[in-house]
Amino acid sequence: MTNPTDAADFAAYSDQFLRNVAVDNVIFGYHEKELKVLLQQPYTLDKWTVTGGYIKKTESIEEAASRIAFDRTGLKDLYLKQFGSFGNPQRVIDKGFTPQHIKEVTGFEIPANSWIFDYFVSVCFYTLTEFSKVESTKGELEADSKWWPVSELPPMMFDHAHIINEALSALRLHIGHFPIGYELLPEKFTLPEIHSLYETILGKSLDDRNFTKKLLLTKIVTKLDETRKIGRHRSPFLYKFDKEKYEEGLKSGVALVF
Amino acid sequence: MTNPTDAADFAAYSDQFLRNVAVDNVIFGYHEKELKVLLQQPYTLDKWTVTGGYIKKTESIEEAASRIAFDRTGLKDLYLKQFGSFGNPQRVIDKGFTPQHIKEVTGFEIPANSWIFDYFVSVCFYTLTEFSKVESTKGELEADSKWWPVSELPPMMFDHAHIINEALSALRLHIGHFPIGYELLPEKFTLPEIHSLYETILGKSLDDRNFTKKLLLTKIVTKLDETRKIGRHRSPFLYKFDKEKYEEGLKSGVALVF
DNA sequence: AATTATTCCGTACTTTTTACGGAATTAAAC
DNA sequence: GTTTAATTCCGTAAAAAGTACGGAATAATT
Repeated sequence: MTNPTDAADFAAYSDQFLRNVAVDNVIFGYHEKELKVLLQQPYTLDKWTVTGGYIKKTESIEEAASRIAFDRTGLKDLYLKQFGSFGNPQRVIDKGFTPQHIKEVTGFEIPANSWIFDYFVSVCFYTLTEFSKVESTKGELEADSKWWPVSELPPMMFDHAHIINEALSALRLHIGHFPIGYELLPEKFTLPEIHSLYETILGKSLDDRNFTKKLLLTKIVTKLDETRKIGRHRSPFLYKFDKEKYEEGLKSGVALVF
Repeated sequence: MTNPTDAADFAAYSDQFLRNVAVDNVIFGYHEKELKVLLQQPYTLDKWTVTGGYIKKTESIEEAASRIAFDRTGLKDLYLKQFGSFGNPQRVIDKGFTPQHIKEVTGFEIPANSWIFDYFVSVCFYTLTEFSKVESTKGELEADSKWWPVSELPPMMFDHAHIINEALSALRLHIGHFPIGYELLPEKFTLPEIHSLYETILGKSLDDRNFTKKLLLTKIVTKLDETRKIGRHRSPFLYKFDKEKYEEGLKSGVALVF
């Protein structure tokens, strides 16, 4: 994508996209026992947004979501899950998102009747990424791009705070039906790590013995013969996901009731 | 909505709607121990479609879905549940849906570059209705409107067979988390009736004693002091939903594991 | 009065879930 | 090199939930 610089460019640029519908992508990462979400700050605004973008006429909504996720994280083949669409005439109203204000801040002139100010339906996905692999890249229109703990979000544009909440609810629901963790953790991880990940996502503590029992019963993770030396205490064993069992679990579902 | 009759009308008519995004509504009904879905047949096609329509610039996607459902069933305040959005450049391609073919069949001329042939993202809802209350009304563009058993669908336009399948999967998933039946059954119903409804939706048989036990445990249905006389056998007691407990169940969820 | 179809109920058994304490390991501190 | 502190790791018993199953009661028809 190239940032359009004049009206003709802008018209040509905008012609490749669908009107009135876009995708948003709640990118979750896990780091230091916190669930984080990758947010961006547009130049024009002191509020933050989830990553998102327009849909090209040549691509599916999933492809759009995946392209946008790649733009922002540098990662391919992310786990993307659609969790809902949001649309009402009021949702894109924000005093920072007007032609006047954009001109003031950036000097860039957008006609007041431009389609970008229209009512947009947002098809929303969440995605799970391994925090450390992400090379957070802001889009050309954004001033900043940053991980925020889901428990301490900055002021959000439009209905994006609501969207993040819905993403989190969907994630909590899915965690009981599908194996989650593969994308959020490094290849090798310890039991305490995945245990704490689940506690973080669900927002409650889980008995470690029972957690381990249930997790291992599904066979989606396997114990390795290595340990990781950390701290002045017993070295935990490393585990990894069994790719095959995991893929199958994604397809046909897995019961993990916590 | 008025059926536009010339190009100017059509332009004015189409100007009130969002572009590239629409809603579809899988309307479920239950009758004679079968789960049915209300389908429509456009004039232009020998295939069938789920009910659907465009979104007005002044309404939310839920309002659009609700308006369309009302247009087709005459019912207000239906239970509407969004279960997914579908969008890819190929999904609206069908040889019966071309300007040429439409002109042949109806004489009505639509420009080949009209937005109605564009790639549309469909935001999909399912809704549950009491079969007998529905006054099936076809839209002006449809030749016919009819209930079909979900197990024996006619040839479907676009990806609508897929959409119905997804609706059904969503319904099966939701039935374990939310009280379902209130909208599908008459106000008073018997245990065997609701039992058979659940069997139909889930596609498997459920032990009657255990089913009753679980259902009554949730307190969302209450026994009445009346029976219904049918057939040469014991008259079953009537039950009804406890509106309050039911509403609460919709909000905060209910565990009904079958 | 006998027949037929269907409603309706309760209990024993099995499986799943929950609750819980103590020994083992490692590195740092003394 | 011994002690200390932090954390990993394991198994069993009790409680709860889920499953399986048979027979008496009722109502209309013959």
